[in-house]
Amino acid sequence: MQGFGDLESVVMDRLWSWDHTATVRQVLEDLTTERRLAYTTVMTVLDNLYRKGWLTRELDGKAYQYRPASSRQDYSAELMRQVLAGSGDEVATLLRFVDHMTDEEAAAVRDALRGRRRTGRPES
Amino acid sequence: MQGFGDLESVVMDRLWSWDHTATVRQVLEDLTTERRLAYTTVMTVLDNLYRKGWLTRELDGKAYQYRPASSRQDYSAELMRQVLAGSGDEVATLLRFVDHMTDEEAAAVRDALRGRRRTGRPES
DNA sequence: TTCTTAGTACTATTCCGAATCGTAGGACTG
DNA sequence: CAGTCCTACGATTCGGAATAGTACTAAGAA
Repeated sequence: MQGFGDLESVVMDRLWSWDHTATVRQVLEDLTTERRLAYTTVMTVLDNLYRKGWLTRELDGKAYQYRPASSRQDYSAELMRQVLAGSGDEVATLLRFVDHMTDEEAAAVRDALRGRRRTGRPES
Repeated sequence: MQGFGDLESVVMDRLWSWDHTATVRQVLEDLTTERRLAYTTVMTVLDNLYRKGWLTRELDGKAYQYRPASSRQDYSAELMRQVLAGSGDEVATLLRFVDHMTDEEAAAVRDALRGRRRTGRPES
């Protein structure tokens, strides 16, 4: 998993910040306010992200409408899981993670744990 | 933060898995069992990691002794924090994160929360 | 003291993925 | 038909990592 390039990150940011799908041209227009880019550059990035599975798309008239395959929060949560899984010692890592949280975050986790349903997921 | 290269990851794995410092030669010797690498290749990688702050080193006789600047668990926890901070909505992300944990992980978090001291960290 | 050895510093090359964009071609519109 | 807007495909550039060679230094052996 993980690891967008620089432009890829910017593009994903835009798409995540919108709650609607977007065409190459729309993304281009939005980015153009800050940097000058060719239409085909944006198209290539979108296509790369699509082929890597980060975006879905559907033909709408002549142009594709792109949308993130998952929400930014789902993506982040999954990425956190991957990091945790690769940490060598999940319990120790969680301990440190929790210990450095803000009080607000700790409260959110408490709530989430309360609302969590028994999943029957394996014990490790 | 984030983002080791392939060889860099392998090297960090080795160093983290040992509880002692290591010289270029020791790392090389260990890696040589799987792949053939030049001494200078390993040295360059270690030096890069050192200059990026992932390793510390101290001169011991003629050779440097390298050691990870932080434990793998600290590194992972910090990385998780970065991901969370960049998620756009920490509460929502934590919710999803917690909801996908194994029961064992959830228990670890509960324990960690119980042991957590009030920190007075900012509320966001 | 001179030679050898083990290590570092510096630098060059290769390689890969991302970034960038141009061109060709299809389809629709005035 | 000409112009416009899109996609598809491919070329080029660029940066970081991977790889490793060469030059230099210090220490110990002969």
